[in-house]
Parts: sequence; C-alpha cells; structure tokens
Amino acid sequence: MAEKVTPVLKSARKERQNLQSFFNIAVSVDCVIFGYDKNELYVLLRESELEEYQGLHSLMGDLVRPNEDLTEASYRILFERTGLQHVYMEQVHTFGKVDRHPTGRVITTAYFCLVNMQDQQLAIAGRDVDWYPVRKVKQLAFDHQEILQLCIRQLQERVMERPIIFHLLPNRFSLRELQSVYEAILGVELDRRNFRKRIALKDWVTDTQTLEKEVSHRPGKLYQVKTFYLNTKQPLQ
Amino acid sequence: MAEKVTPVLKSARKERQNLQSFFNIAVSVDCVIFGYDKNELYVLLRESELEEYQGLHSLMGDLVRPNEDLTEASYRILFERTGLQHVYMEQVHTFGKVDRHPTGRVITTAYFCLVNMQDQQLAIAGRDVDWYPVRKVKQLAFDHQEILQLCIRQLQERVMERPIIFHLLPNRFSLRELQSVYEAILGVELDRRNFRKRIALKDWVTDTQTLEKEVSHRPGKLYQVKTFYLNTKQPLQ
DNA sequence: CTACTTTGTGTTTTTTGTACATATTTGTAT
DNA sequence: ATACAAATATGTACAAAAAACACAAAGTAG
Repeated sequence: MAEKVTPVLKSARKERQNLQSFFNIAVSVDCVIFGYDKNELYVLLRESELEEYQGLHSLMGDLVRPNEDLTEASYRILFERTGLQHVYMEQVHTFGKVDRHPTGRVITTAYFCLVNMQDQQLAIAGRDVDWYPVRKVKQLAFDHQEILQLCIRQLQERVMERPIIFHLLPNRFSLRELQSVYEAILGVELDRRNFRKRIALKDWVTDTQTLEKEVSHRPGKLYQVKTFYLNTKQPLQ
Repeated sequence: MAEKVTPVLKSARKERQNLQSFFNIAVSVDCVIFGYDKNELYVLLRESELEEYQGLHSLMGDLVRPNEDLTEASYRILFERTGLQHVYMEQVHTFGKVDRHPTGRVITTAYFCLVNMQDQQLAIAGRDVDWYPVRKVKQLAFDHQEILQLCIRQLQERVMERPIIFHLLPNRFSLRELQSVYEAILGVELDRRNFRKRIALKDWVTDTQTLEKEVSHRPGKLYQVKTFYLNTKQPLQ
C-alpha cells in the first residue's frame, strides 16, 4: 500500500498542477435489482456487451453523467431497465480497483433495489435482459459476482432490521408467502409459529379480511403492509 | 432528472471540454480519522483550503490518482496525514451530489479510520491539522458534516457488533477506559457490572497481571486485546 | 488512621428467542 | 357425502440474554 514515503506530498502537488490527469477516472453505477417469485429470489441481469466477457451476464450499470447526482443515475438506470420509479434502493459499496474494468479506469458504486415482479408497471427493457435465480448465478462479468454477493449480504442484514421486504411482494400476500421471501433471502428455514408470532409483534401488517384464491388447500388470510412502512426513502444511510 | 447547471459547473466543464465526455468527474476519498482520549472521541480535521470555506475545517481528503485503487488512496491519505500504516479502516458511503464541491464535479467515498492517539508513530502532518472533539464539531466545509455524521453512526453500529474499538486504545487499558470509549462513541452511560460481564463473555481481552499507575484511587487491572482481534482487514464489507 | 474514590463481584427479574404438537379449514379424489 | 391430503392457525414450556440493582475491598490523600 503506502509504500512511497515522504516525497508523496510534494509529488502530489506537482501532479495536481496537471489537473487533467485526475479526470481520467470514469464513474459508474451498478444496480443489483432483486425480485421474488415462487420461493426464489431473482436478480435482473443482462448479457455483457464486452468481448472480454462474451457469454457472461452483468449487472445493470451505466456511467454517471456529468450533470446528474449519483442517486439520480441509479434511479435512471433502474428506470431505463424496468420502467419503474419510486423503488426502494440502498447504496451498498463503491468498488475502485484500478483493473476492475478491462477497457479503462472505472470506479462503480453499487446499489441494491427491491422490485415487485408482479408489478403491472414492470417492463423489462431489452431482449438481453432477464431475471435469474440468485442461487444459480455462478459467474458474472467484471467484478459483478463480488458486487452481487455483497449486496445479498447487505440485503440479508437489512431485512432483519427494517421492514423493507414488502417491496418484493404484491400488495396483498399471505403470511406463508412473507415467510418464504425471508427464507429465500436468508437461505434458511424458519419455524412457522415463531415467525408468525414475530410478525404479529412487529405490527407491520394488517389483515385485509380476504383469503387466498386458487390454492389447492386451505387458503390463508391475505395481509397488507401498513403504508407507513412502504416509503421508498431509506431510513438509514 | 434535475438538470441544474450552476455557473461554476459550467465553467468547470468548459475547462475540461476537450476531454472525453464521461471522464470529467473527479473522484476523491475522504478519511474520517477517529481518535480517543480522556473520555472524548476526537476527529482529525484540517483547515479548508478553499476560499468558499475559509475559516471552516474539513476532513482529510484527496483526489484518487489514476493508477491507485480506491483503497490505496484512502491509506495514502491517512499515511500522509498521520504517518500511520496498518490502521483499521472501513468504507462507509459515497457522496455524489452534482453540486457538493464548489469548484467542479467531484464524487467522494468516505472511510472511517480508528487510530490510537497515544501511538508513538503518530505524526500529525501540517500545522493546520489537529484533533477536535467530535461532540463539538458543528460545521464543516463541503458536505463534510453530513459525512462525519454518517461515519459516526456507522461506527456506533460497528462497535456493537465487532471488536474494532480496541484500535482506539493503547496496548494496555483498564476496563474502565474501555467502557469510557464505548460511552464516548455511543453517547450513553453504561452499567459497570453488566458491561464487565459482557466483555468477559465476549472473551476479547486477557488480563496482563499488571495494574494502572498514577491514579489517585484503587488502580484497575490492565488488559490487552487478544491479537486475533486486531486485524486491520475488515471482516465484513 | 480516616475519609474518599474507584475497583470488583453476584443475584434476581425481565425480556427475548427457541423448540415443539394439535385442532381446523378447505380442496380433491373416490 | 365421505375420507383424505395439505396447509392454516394457534399456545405453552424451556433456555438464553439483557437489565436492574448493592455491598465489600484496595488504594490514595490528607
């Protein structure tokens, strides 16, 4: 790391005179867009454009424009790919290795986004864009596998401390579905009785007085999240 | 998205207009360097160089060089200012508002660092650099107040989940000191008996069989953190 | 040697989390 | 219509963790 010793300050000043050299780093945003369907957590991926990564998938990313905030860029990318606005999003980490992009110096800030895959507004843009079960994603272009892993870990932490999981679900859902989303994200099985107790205690949802339809067994009650907990704005960070 | 272009930016962009269109965002790193002494949490600040922020302090930051990793840049900045290497550091957040820097588009990634203020190696570089009690910092240049706040919050979360607090302390410390660091960071008072029980349970420290000196009361035992817990590498993120 | 300050320890209570079993409701096949 | 399958719905006992709380011992200062 900081192997060079004292002359650093002096040479830094020198380099700074030649200011252009510091505008040689491109800035991008990568969105890890999560969805949930039938006991599986999905992530939205596209086919990589680069020859170097032919045949591999990559996250939804783009360079940040000179006149847009970092946050704006992430919402733009999400919108371009999904047609969705007002989606829950959190910044996760910035990846800045010199050689992380094969064709130039690009640092990237990763965000995770939670979307409802049943949303009527949802319009996956591009033939090469599709949902993939997170469990099955083994290799991605660039350092995107690492980015994805970190986003999953952060998602796992967040769903345990804040009511953000509802962004993955349709308006009405059964407690069984809710539990399945937790299980898909955390990768563990949960005890049904304790789970329901915990949810009841948190007081995040209300009974809609309606029942599931088209299930080949006893239908469960449908619940809604209390609207208070559906803010897109992240309460922390 | 909001297309506000301030005159400042416009001229800044003009200067760089001959560069490739997406390589005109500068990337910087800001280090929030924390220290602890006598019941107070301190942060290392310098006087701002910019006219716009004359008289205000700012964090330790610099532009990232084209050929250094983001992480390298943060260790370089820390080393330039403190002479320290192998310091505990964590990335916190990247700040990317278009207008966050008055003289151009600069996005910055914030790191927090934990240093031992009694460290013999510690050499604060520059007349304008000094320690300030975190409690008393009210206003900073740029968006550095916001950055500082977020770093404090992340530090508060981390010390509750991982044994990183020892990086702020000298080699040997009493349990009373250790408790005081927690109290300074968290801004709360802790029960001594429960605190000691929790620390004993965590099994992070060993008794050095020596006692405090030069205290005007019953001296406490001195402890050391088990070396296993002193890795500079962050275990998560 | 007395007063003072801080260290050092243990018990009880409360809260939280975990493990676990049975009756009920509906749909489906006969 | 009846039996069966599958999932819903619910409560209690136990273990672990956190919080509240009080008193004796060690050393310093005068």
